[in-house]
Amino acid sequence: MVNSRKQFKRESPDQRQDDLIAATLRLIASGGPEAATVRNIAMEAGVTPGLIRHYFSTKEDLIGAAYERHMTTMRYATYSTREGALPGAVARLAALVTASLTAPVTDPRAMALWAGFIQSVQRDAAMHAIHEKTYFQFRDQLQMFISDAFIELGQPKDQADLRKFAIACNAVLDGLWLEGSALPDTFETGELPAIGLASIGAILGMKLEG
Amino acid sequence: MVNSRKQFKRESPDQRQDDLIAATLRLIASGGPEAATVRNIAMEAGVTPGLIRHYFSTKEDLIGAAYERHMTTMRYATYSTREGALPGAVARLAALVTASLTAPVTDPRAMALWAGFIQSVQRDAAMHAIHEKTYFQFRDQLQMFISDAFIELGQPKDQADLRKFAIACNAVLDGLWLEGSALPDTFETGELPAIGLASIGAILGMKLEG
DNA sequence: TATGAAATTATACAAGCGTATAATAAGAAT
DNA sequence: ATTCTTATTATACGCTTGTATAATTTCATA
Repeated sequence: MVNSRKQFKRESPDQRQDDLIAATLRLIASGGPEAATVRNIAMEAGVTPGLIRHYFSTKEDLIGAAYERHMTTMRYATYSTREGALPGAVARLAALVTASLTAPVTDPRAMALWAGFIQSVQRDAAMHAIHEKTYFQFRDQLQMFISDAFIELGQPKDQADLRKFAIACNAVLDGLWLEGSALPDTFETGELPAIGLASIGAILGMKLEG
Repeated sequence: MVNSRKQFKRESPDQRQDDLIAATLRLIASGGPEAATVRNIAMEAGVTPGLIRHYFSTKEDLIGAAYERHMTTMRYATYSTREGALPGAVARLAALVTASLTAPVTDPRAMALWAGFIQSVQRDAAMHAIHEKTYFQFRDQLQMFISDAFIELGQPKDQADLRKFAIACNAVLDGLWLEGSALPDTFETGELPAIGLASIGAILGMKLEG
């Protein structure tokens, strides 16, 4: 009788954790949270189910790690868009708005992921903490962009005003992102970025288009 | 041996369906979609599990019905706020914005419900259709409010402009609603309605506060 | 009061879930 | 080469899930 045990290659812990997280994200994106079973994740990552428990003490841990990874990736995809390569602060803000409202940020699969996670934010303390952290990271960075734009225009604002502007602009981005991701076929190409630029421009009292 | 079979009272089909939907909503709101099992729903509604299959051919059907019910309820809570009792179109629009961004619309439990549902919009054709329908119902009604406000101010707009305004204002409401529901403790009382009024006022170029 | 439709309960089943634990293999260190 | 750590596989367990089906009970109608 031949040895039928599965052959495997030892990977570094970091690499294996990455693989498992990536497999989890792929499954949730395509099939929702209920598709991300321990067995499915293992199969998707090309390992056997038991290995998951070797890296994550519970399935919830893995889900939480995947959520944080996803949010960080989206934030990076938004803010890294030609950062620094643009002439001025206002132009950088406009680029940020556009990047937030076009692929790959605005994307049905990304939204499926996000929605799968956000539902547990209320219930699970760990997920709540991760959400709060990533939300403030994003909003604070947006607030800095806004502040820089005002300074560039010679109209510096105080912190209280900046906070309100950041909340409002973040809401516009979230809302449009949501609409565009949930019903992508009901908007023309470029319609959402155009509306975003016009709306945020109106809120801040500065011209962002062109 | 006494008869140990559970005693029950016959209810009208409509009433029983209502009860099952209400029980489903309560469970999803407090424990997420995974808490809404057939057995839990039945227990919450005070019936036995088999009855659910008598009214809904599959569990997905029940979930879909619950989603539609929830969205309709929220829409009603938003638009019925002193509707008609207010002096003018601009004031009605302002009241709508405020109602959208205060309890019971902006509420962690409502968001948990919504998030639980929205995740399946991509995957499930029936849920997608329900979402599209309720989304357009809401946005079209918002667009009418906006149109009336412009007319009242003597600045009527054409359909293309109104569409963009409705998309933008809906995004502001969605985004602020999301922020306020997901992290209710990070905003002061009345802060979100104030930001909503200021932002939508700026987008439309009209004064909504006061 | 008897009849019958259908609302409701009761029970069963196969599949899938997360988790625990022991056996094995790989690869680095000696 | 050998040893040893640990990454990885294999297997099993108890529980929950959604669904199917048959047995009952209720209540309106005749």
